[in-house]
Amino acid sequence: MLHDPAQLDLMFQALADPARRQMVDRLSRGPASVSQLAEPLAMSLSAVVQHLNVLEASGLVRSEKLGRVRTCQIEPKALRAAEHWINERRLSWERRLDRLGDFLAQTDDEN
Amino acid sequence: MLHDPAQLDLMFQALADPARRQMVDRLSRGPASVSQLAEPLAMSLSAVVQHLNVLEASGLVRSEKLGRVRTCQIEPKALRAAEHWINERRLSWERRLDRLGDFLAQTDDEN
DNA sequence: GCAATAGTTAAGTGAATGCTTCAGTGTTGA
DNA sequence: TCAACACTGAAGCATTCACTTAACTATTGC
Repeated sequence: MLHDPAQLDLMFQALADPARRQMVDRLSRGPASVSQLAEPLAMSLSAVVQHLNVLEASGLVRSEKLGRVRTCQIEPKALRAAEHWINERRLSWERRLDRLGDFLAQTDDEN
Repeated sequence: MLHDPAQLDLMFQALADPARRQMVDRLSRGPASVSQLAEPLAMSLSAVVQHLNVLEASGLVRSEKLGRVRTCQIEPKALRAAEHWINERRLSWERRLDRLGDFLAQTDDEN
């Protein structure tokens, strides 16, 4: 379900916004409340909540409300899925280059 | 320059679109012309060219025109930069969890 | 030369995005 | 009990996005 293209879509879309990446960055250093996430950002709390909803819908962030404060944390499995997608494509390309290099070296030898 | 936040922004934004990810996927299996990239996509050539421009602006793809055909290929360095950003955050979070685990194990021992 | 090929560019359109403000709701501390 | 706090939700608005069509340019093969 993590490799389902729709989920991948939501994840990359979530990471596309600088404010949301800043929120993920903050959360990578430990859990935070909505207000704490909002603090460094030059926008209304309401806007931050909307970004948070995008992050949660993408699966990148999970949150829980205790009393009046919602505490957010990163979902590393989702991050790993995005990472994995990129890594597979990059490796595929690099392996191709290697094979090409081998081939060229071989045909050089033959001359 | 690859870790410059503006460039990172362009890269994640480029990867956010499923058509563009499909193009990257295709290119990970080897170079392709614009028409070849367009072939599996249910949209006009013009739309594909626009997506390609986004990919090139982000640094993820490089292309060169010979005669009337433009050949595109992946720029693995850029992919690596995006991968790296995610990886750093995920590791930061996971290290935090490990330290927390150690701490809890230690305080358990003390009881 | 001329038609087919491969791509490019510009203009327009409708939907999605990233905000804002404002008016709530539930929680907590004094 | 009541004011401050920490969100939450809806409505509105400007901008950006992902397309489309249509007109165009530059190659290539016959």
